[in-house]
Amino acid sequence: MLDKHSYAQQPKCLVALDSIIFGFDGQQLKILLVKRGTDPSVDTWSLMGGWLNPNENLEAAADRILYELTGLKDVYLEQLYTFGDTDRDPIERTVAVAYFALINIEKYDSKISQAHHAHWFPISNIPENLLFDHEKMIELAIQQLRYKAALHPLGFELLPEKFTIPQLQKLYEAVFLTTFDKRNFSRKILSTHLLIKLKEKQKSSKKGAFLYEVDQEKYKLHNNSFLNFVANPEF
Amino acid sequence: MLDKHSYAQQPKCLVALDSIIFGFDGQQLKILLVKRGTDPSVDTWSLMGGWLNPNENLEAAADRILYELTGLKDVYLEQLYTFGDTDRDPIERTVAVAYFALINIEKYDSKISQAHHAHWFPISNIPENLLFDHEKMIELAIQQLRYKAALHPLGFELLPEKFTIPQLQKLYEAVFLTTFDKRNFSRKILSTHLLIKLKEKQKSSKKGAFLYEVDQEKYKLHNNSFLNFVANPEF
DNA sequence: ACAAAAGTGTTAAAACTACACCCATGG
DNA sequence: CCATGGGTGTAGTTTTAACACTTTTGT
Repeated sequence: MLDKHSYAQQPKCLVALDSIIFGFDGQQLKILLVKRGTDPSVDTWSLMGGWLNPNENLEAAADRILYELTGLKDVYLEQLYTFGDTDRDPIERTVAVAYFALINIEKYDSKISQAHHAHWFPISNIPENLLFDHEKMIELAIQQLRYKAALHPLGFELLPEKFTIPQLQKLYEAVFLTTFDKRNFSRKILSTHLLIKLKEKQKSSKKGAFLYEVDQEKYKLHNNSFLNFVANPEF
Repeated sequence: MLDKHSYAQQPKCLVALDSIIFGFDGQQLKILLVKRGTDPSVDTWSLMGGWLNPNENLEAAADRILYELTGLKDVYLEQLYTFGDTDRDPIERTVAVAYFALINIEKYDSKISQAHHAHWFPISNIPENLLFDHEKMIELAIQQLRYKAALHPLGFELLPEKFTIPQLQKLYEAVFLTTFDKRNFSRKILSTHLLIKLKEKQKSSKKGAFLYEVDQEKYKLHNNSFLNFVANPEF
């Protein structure tokens, strides 16, 4: 077992990080993928990933990788799962710690992202030829996002600071690929008292809709206590 | 990024597995810890752990480690979280994938466990001087167990195949360190139609209580759809 | 004036909570 | 016969789900 003696003899292993990056463009929930390889004839896509540096914590590495691709810092980032099947990477045995991130799609730096040949794909239309076990990672991430979003109000992370109730509803509908009754939806959201109604209206529609922002205090406090938030996570 | 070229140059890292093993003795929810080191004067405890072998999947390694300590196979085992802070292991940088297991305490092999100087500790009385970040692991595991147990009927994993409703209630009370109304509890449990009532009674009390067993078919099918199962997981 | 999206209230059904008595048996 | 733990029902409250009309304003 774990004693000083045994450390030196232990085989080491490559450790990588992969990020499933979710964004919302107002209509669809999307995932950011990067194009692989140099051969332009083969469209192989993969998650954004990288190696773990020796003096870097796991989450710091996930932060770094996200920053390298999107230019974003301080985004919602959560460890998803660790994938370590011996055959997952045909080149060499690699353990991959997967993180999922929620970003406001308006904020990310599309120039950096273009340099990595990145592209947003709607979750209903993910390309088929993904690297390694990235398909499994994406599936699990979507499942986890739905699970958490059903129980916690974390959908805000995907929207600008100020947003309207109809926008939020569209987001939840995109996450769950369904529709909700707008009366019940707004009642349920507002009953959390997590949103502050602003005086301004967003006038993208004719009538315009009131803007809201998250009450950050309450959000952080009660982050763990909104069960059955908008939908039953039965999949 | 990840191409053949970069593999060889990447620094590798030790990968370990640690298991948080939950057991229920009819009264209390307990965790199995092993005594560390050769010095008997210092009571340092740790989770059961081990190194990842080069040709072994993560879950297989977790299975193996669990088997080595308890003699049990085919138990409920779920990946919890991966811990990789650079300073978590003072000897050498190690990434640890933590799994939590639920076992029927009657079944495990106490002889094997004794050989490892293992001991069951009630979750309300975990020793303080734990190895590395094992305290954090245990905390997270308890939180996760409560979270999942509140939403899914996975408590059965901790009981024998045949059990009574009062036994099951005691288990849930031990998990959540609270009490439930027995009428509401049994109604809620039975409304899932996941339990099959047997003709036999367990006569440990004077009147005796009917035994039930899990309807394995339904359990596997609906494993993901019991929200708000017995308690609100608000911690 | 009309099309398009925002906003709002009611009612019936279901789920939840709290609560108290009888039953079967071993000692 | 009585102490122990098992088993069951009801009523009040809360939560959920289903449903339709009015408001605002840009065109």
